[in-house]
Amino acid sequence: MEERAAQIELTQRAEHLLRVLVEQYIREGLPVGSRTLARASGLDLSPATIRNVMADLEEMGLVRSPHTSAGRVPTVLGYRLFVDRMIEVQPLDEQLVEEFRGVLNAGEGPQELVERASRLLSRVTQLAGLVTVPRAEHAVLRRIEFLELSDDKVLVVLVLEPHEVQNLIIELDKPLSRQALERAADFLNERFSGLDLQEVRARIEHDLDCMRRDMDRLACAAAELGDRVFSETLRDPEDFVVVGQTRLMEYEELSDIEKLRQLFEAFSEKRQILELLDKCIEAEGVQIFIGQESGYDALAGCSVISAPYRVGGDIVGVLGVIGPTRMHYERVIPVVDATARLLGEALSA
Amino acid sequence: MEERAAQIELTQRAEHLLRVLVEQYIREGLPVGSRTLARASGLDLSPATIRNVMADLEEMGLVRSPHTSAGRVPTVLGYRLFVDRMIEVQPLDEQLVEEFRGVLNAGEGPQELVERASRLLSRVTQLAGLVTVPRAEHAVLRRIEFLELSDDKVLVVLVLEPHEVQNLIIELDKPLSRQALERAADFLNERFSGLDLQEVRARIEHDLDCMRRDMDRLACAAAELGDRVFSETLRDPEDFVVVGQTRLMEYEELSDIEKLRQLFEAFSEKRQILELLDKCIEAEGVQIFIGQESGYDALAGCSVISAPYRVGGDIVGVLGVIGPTRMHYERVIPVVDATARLLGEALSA
DNA sequence: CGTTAGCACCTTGATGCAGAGAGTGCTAGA
DNA sequence: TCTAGCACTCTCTGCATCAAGGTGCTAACG
Repeated sequence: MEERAAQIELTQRAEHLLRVLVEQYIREGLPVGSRTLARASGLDLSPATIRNVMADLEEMGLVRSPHTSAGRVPTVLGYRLFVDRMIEVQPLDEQLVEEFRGVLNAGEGPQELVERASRLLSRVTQLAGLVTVPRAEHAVLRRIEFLELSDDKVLVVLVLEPHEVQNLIIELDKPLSRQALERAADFLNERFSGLDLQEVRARIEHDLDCMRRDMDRLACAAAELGDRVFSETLRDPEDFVVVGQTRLMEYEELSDIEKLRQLFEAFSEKRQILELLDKCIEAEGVQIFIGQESGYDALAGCSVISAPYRVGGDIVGVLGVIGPTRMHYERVIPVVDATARLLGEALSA
Repeated sequence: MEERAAQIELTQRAEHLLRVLVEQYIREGLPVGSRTLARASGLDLSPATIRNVMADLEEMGLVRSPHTSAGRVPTVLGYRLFVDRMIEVQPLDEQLVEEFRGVLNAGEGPQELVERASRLLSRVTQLAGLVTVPRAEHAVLRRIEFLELSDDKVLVVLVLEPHEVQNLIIELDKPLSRQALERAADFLNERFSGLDLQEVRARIEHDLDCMRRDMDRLACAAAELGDRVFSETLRDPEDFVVVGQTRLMEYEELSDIEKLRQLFEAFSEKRQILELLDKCIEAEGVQIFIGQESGYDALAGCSVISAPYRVGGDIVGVLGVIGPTRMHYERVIPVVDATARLLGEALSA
């Protein structure tokens, strides 16, 4: 789709008209006729001329008529061209940025920040806000602790750097004494605290190799435990938070109950949306998926605008909004962009 | 409403007809006319007679006509009478009970069990399943541990009896040394582990009184810490899990988007639904709220069937389903009932 | 007295039709 | 290359009609 869009060549006039048409349609939500377009375009052209141009655009798959005698509406490809070439994204108003910053800095801990960001996105754009929970790989290990639960179960508590506590329960093959656990924790803390989780994991793997030769029993047990813990923790838990789903019910375009049902199903199943968001995680800046470009039927008629967010230079998650394809891209894009930046800031604090 | 329902006296014939009408309406979803009712009732009466009876029922507020020339539809009060007096709840098929038990016993930990129960309810009834997370008051304290996070912050890890770990962060007024924390934990563990949380809290409060006189510094600090922890923990976190909301979109009666929006809003706001579920927590068995009886506009057109579930004799939560008022009560009630019992069992295991 | 038959009446919902409005495609001419 | 004109198409609205299903009332019946 995007490749197809890239190849399309338009006269300047056609491009201008497409742009005016899309803008008008986004504002009004009604098919745009040649007469209206002639007036709105600012060009001194008659409706008939416009009609000729429209016929061309239709042939190229950029617009279509709902029926013979309605105006034209943009197709997915038309929107694509619009957002790729015709939008001028102004940076967000500085005052708003400050407000966002205020909201986000008032929260503490990743969970709360993610929720605040999602709520913020939804409130400001009037769409549904999505934020994935940040990956932990680059969090810094502050402390690890083992608590014996039963003969073969151990509770692991990980205290991570910015403000996060994770716990998980692991089952042991062979029981370990309380002292052994304590010593293992000391060993791991001494060696690894202050490093980020990826680093920790890498070192543990390296250590394991060395130790197998050394046969230092204690260190070996500790490293093995650590290995299990960190491979569990780093297998990304992959989850996201949605806020404001119900706003989507207010849009004309999504008034078909069956369509809505599919969409909401996608929200609660999570899988499809996660896959989609995953695609953005490597992208540089704001990404836009229009309609079914994403390939998921449930998202027909919807667009997703997303951006990755970073902590200390590393991408740790993705956020964005989802709403009807007929949305005000120019206004939403800077909001998503700024929120991503500010969430990153807030998480680093 | 229920008081009004209790006072209503009906001839046996009228009662029978109301019952047949409601059953028919639940099955077909269309207003029931006098002719149909005459045939379905099994009584040897003419439509004209039925019409007279219907006029009486209408005057009593048990049925109404959508318009002059449609059949009759039960009102909220009519449903109320129906479920209170006319339903015979058969216990759930033993085979199904076994299946339920299997599903629930395959889960571990309160969180997973709650989710499984909710999913189960939704799947079997084709409605939305609701389950509150169990209150912790009657969980047994196994172990408490303090980890120093910074000068004034301590991470508290509570290991509870069946299979649950909670952690919370508390801020200290005055910093405590690591050793002090360790000793406090030892003190609390020795004294309280094996008791349920309510008991623990009661004793701590008692201890605090005594200690203020004794002035044993260490014990006093420990008890104060403990007091803060347990008063935090017991302030019920009050949350619930919904599964299968999207099923509700498939019902004719809820096809009005605005109504759906309100309903879904209620799900995500949680407050109203929590209040409603709270009302059931003291009830003996299955409770039924029909339509707006609950007093929440968002639930107009919906009924909630709920039952509390117990661990070791104590009610720790509520579960149920929510669906259109026109639902198959006779079939749903036993499912809710059984699920509550089995979730209790599974949590105790 | 309760029950019933008959009847006039009411709504809804489907169907068909006509006219207005908006917009198109095409053709011929500037 | 652009534009004016025109026939055409489609939707929407209002209006009238019709059948179906049901009601309330009244009067008669056992």
